[in-house]
Amino acid sequence: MGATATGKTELALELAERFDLEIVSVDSAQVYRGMDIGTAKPDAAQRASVPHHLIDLFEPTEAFSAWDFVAASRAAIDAIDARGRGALLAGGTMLYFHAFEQGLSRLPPAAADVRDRLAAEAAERGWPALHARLDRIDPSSAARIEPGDAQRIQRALEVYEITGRPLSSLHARREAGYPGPVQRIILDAPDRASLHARIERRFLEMLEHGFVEEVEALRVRGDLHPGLPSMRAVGYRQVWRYLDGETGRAQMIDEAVAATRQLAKRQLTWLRKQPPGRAFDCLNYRKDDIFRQVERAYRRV
RNA sequence: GCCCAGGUAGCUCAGUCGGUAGAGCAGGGGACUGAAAAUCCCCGUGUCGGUGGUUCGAUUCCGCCCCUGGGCA
Repeated sequence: MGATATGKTELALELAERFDLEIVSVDSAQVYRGMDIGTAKPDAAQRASVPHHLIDLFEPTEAFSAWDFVAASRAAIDAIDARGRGALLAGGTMLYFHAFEQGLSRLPPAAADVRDRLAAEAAERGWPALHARLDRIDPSSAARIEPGDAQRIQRALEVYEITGRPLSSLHARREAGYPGPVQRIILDAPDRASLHARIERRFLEMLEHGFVEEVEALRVRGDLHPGLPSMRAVGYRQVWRYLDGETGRAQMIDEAVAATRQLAKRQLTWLRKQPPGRAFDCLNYRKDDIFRQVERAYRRV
């Protein structure tokens, strides 16, 4: 686990080769086909040297979810297990790690028609009005969700409309998380300024490698729009605006780099809640220390 | 050299009819159950360019100086 631009891909490949592992991507953007440069997807050579899973699973027109991740990752791990190999989950989508280990409640999947209806109503009356309605049907969820948090208000009302039950009551039960032994390895970034420098450098490299052209190719397909989960990904959203002529190149770069820094900050907030003692400074760690930790974990199993 | 407009938070700018100032963005912290690279919550002391003067009191008014644009030479 690690924030963006901390060197997860490179480390994962080394670990996979050394311990004969297959890599399971834990990344909400790398699941989409055609989104390669901007998601820093492992390239063809890397994917040829080590089997990768949960990459290029969906079209960017589709919506992948945390529930989908849990199902797909467990299927992949079972298959890897059947081959007598080990699985290395590598990525930075912390909700997916959380869902994988802690399990999710069984809830109805997203329903576009219900969401559209709620969004139209919110456009008319404002989200605080819908929050007030949520407070009547599910006070416990309303207390937890901010009146300005459109996405969560919408989800809670959606679940209620479909099931007739308040979201909080459905949250009372969770499906079991992954039952097997798990060894966490965290790439931490205690030096924020250095991480910011890496983030900026990496985005400029993405541009050199044709990131704008990649987004342009997605635009000309004609079936994508900026409201899709895939096109709201960091970088894609900002380049899309640039190609719309809403921003200049310099501003696009500033916005994309800032959005990446903010993503890293949110990821680091998740990582601080992880049990201590498994974190390595991404700028300054010895690979041998990590190798030894993996070896110890294997001996315990 | 002269004229005009500016110099206020990291950036872009409000504002103070004289009582030491606040937005957006950036940044920091936090939350997180089928959109999570998403969504949301909280956090604002900075020689108000410098220096004299007027004043009980100047970032605000006046003088001079410096810097940045633009114009005239």
